This record gives sequence, C-alpha cells and structure tokens, in this order.
Amino acid sequence: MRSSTLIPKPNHFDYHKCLQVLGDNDFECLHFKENGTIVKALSKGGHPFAFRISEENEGLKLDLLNGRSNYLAVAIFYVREWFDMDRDLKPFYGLLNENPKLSFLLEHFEGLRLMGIPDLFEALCWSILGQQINLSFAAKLKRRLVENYGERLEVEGKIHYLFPRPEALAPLDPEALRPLQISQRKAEYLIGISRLFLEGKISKQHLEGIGDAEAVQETLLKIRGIGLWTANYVMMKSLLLPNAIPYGDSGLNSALYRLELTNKRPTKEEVDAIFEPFDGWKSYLTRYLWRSLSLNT
DNA sequence: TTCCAGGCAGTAG
DNA sequence: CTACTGCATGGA
Repeated sequence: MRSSTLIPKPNHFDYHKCLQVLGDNDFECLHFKENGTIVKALSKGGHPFAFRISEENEGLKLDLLNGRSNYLAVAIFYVREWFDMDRDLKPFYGLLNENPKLSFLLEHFEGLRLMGIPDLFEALCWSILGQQINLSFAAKLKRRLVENYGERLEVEGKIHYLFPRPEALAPLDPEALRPLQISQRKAEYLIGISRLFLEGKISKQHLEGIGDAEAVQETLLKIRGIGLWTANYVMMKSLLLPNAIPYGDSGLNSALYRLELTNKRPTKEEVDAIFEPFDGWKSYLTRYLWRSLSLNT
C-alpha cells in the first residue's frame, strides 16, 4: 500500500518561485507552508484527507498524511492543475525574449507557473469576495467563510479546512453572512451561485466542454455577480484557459503603468493591444505582470 | 478627510 | 449607448 508518489517536473519548473505566490499562512487558510513544504486538505467522495507536497530533484513528492492510499490519485490530479504542470512554457519564453520591455519578466520569473484554483466554486467565491476591496481584507473574509462553513479536518495536531461546498451556502439567507463583514450584495452573489451549482446549472465540467473561450465568457457573464473581470479571472485560474485577461484589474493596471506601457486606467482596447503579441499566453503574461509588482520600483 | 483597493448591478439620461 | 452610484472596510 503506497502512501506517497512522485510527479515528475516539466521543463521550466521552479518550485520555490511557485511557492512564493501562494501567500503566507496568515493570509491563506486553505493550506499551510512548512519549511518549503505545503500541507493541504482535499476531499474524495465526502472523505477529507490531507497530504504534503515537497520538492525532490526529479519532481514533486506527495505524501498522504491520513486516509486511504487511493486518495493519492485525487491529490495528484489536483497538484498537476494547481501548479499547471502539463504545459510547456517554451513558446511563452520565446515571445518574452522578443519583447525588450517585458523580457525582464523571464529573467526574474523563469519557472513560475500559473498557480490556479482548481475548484471552480472556490475560484468564483474567492473572486467575488475580492471584488473592489483590498486583498488582505478579502483574505479575511475568505477565512471567515471557510472557518464558519467549511469542513474541518485535524491531522498531525493541526486543523485543516476545506472550502465550503455549495450545499453549505445555498440554504443561507444573505443576512447570515453579514456578521462576517461580507456585504449584503456579495452574500447574494455567493448564495445565488451556490444554488446554481446545486441545481447543476454551472459546473467546471460543463464549462470545460464548451471549448470556445468566447462562449465560456458569455456563459459566465449571464450569472449575477460575475462581470468581465471575474469571468476572465476564473477562466484563467480555474479553467486554465490560455488567453484570459482580467480587464480592469487594479494590479494588472498598476503593473502596466509602472512599466510605462499604459496610463493608470487603460481601456480594454489598450490592454488588448499590449497583449496581442502574446496569443496563447495572455493568462501567463497576466500572472507574470502581477508577480512583477513585488519587484522594487 | 479623501481616495482607492485584484468590480458589480442597478438606474438615469 | 455612457455616466453615475451604493456597497463594505481598512490603510495610505
């Protein structure tokens, strides 16, 4: 009975650069970082379990911390998506190299992966919580939501949480989330989307089956609470679509402004013009531009 | 104090 | 179609 496995690293894969964008333990409530390893809980068939990710020379090692060995397959599938391990970044790096104003991104961040949110419901809820407010406050709201409505799992003396399932939020009255300092409007969005998931009117599988990115965006935009920014955010972070741009994103705008590529509030058309040469890699360019905000000046 | 944060829907013109 | 407004709170 195996309780660990190794996922081989693709080319251009830097575990520590990926780790840096995951957020510290006080910010993030859905995993722990410990000495360069990550501990996270997932669920298989309603049974929560936890596993640890650590780096080895040849790949990422996954160790189950509890539960049955057949949970490993769930963890492997999750980590491959989370770290976007099934993509060859070479074409992206070719495009960056050709661009004098952006090639510095490659020098700093080669090996950084998209770092998605594989669970579509979690990605939608997180992006709604993050609308308009600063990230640290958004993280507090997420933590309160998770600690109040997510499943708990204790492993090795630590409490792990799973993101709440739609079933946990769907029955709520929006006012029930006000004590968490989630706005009435956002509570309505979250609960409405929970109900759509329960009714089977949204699912990751369905969106993945659409194929055409334009049609996926149209589908998402019909949902109350999802605008252009949120639709593209989840297309990038959860569906791993290659050309999603979170138009209007304040972080993206300030990254472009700092590079003197735009004014402070560029239009969609101005952003499109900058991204146009990066067809197939617009989501990655967004990730790398976000990351550039951490560089000095 | 005012303004802005990883926006959105609703309304008015 | 575009312009404006309230929402929630915290930090600069």
